Amino acid sequence: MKEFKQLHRPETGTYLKGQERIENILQAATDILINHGYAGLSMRKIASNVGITIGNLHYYYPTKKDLITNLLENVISGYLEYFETIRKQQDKSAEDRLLEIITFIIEDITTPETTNFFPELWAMSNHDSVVAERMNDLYGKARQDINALVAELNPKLNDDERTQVSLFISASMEGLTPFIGNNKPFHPLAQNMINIAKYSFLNLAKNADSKLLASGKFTL
Amino acid sequence: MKEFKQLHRPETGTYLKGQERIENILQAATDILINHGYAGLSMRKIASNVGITIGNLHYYYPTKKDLITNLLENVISGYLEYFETIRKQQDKSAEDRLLEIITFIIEDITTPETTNFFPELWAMSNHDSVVAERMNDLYGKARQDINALVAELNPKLNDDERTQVSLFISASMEGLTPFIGNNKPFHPLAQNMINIAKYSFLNLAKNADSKLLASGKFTL
DNA sequence: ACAAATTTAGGACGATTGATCAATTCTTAT
DNA sequence: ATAAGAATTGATCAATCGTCCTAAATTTGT
Repeated sequence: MKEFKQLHRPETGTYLKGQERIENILQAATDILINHGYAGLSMRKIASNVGITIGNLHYYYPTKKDLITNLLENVISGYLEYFETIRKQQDKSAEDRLLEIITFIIEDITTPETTNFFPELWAMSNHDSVVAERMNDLYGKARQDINALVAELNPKLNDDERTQVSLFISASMEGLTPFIGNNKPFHPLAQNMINIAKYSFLNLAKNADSKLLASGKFTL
Repeated sequence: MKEFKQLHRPETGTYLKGQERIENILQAATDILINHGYAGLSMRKIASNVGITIGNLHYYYPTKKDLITNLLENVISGYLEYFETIRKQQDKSAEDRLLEIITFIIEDITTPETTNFFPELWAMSNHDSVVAERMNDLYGKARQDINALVAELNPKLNDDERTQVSLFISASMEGLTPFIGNNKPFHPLAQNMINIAKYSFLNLAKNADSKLLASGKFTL
């Protein structure tokens, strides 16, 4: 009778020390990803920044992929919380809430964290399906909220048409990242871009019609 | 008297074979960057794809940074050529030329090369000043052309105001990359996004005024 | 205080990385 | 054809990478 070695897999993060370690690890990994990019993100560097050994790090995250997956969920959950708060502000008008989301997103991309973090994720998502899936989740949630507000502002649009408008608005804002983000050449123009975005997207949301969205024909 | 070893630095790429090698190297490096990202771009993989040894590759590019710098110049020069051709079409109306640029750029970001290549560059530019500089050059040139057309469409705008409009238009289009690019979830909606972009950007270019661009006050 | 489970340290592994060098082969102009 | 320079090979270097494993130390509930 062969005996199989029972590999001992303790439940990590059950002790208080373990929970704090996990927080520290994710924070250190995020910092490195922001400041040195994915190319500079090694397990050893993470462990060193936390002040633990590689062996200990691998106790919490057996593989690097496990760590990155968890890191991603951690970041995304933060954004999802914000979208919830916006969704609950049903007292404000649809127009005000849309303008508020626009302001939040564009101001967010000008922070040091987002400016450096998201381009890394876009690049990673091209070659890592796990990252790609999570990113689509996140942006999908963001579009849901924009979508609901567009529906209030322009009730004549059908689902497909609203999807187009929301997609354009969401994507356009992300595109500002490499230009007005932290340390980027046009960072001082961030507030101006918010103004233009408000005007441009509100106009689009209110005035888009089937003629434009189906065939591209339009009159100004 | 000490004798210094004269290190032999032949002029690479002077023979026909050398010129072809350089082309092959840049092509291989581009392919890898597109298909496997910067993380997968190693000197050995490049050499292997070209069919030469690492030693030979380092003969042409002493360091990896040299190779990447040259690769970047190579890609960018291709875009600059296109912008020149557009600039020369003075027979078409400003409106037509703007719509043409919009179509070109958005169609370009939906190609497999651009969809995967540019997000890598955005990420790299956050941690590599050489890449950052080149990218600013490229986008600067692109905005110059948009800028000239906005000037024709809306002569009342001053330099600062036109800069804002051009920046917003250019950045917004780039933002579509992770969404309607090749293999991306909304790739089938690329043509619809072109339609919206044409409408939205033409409206902005024509109707933007000092009130909007200075303080963000606007009426729809 | 005790026992069980979690947390930690530290060494070792094979693989891969960018880079260097001397020796050899190939191209080209004369 | 020959000589000079360009191109190429192949071995080697130290550094770093992700992962694995064992033994010891620490924390926790009772």
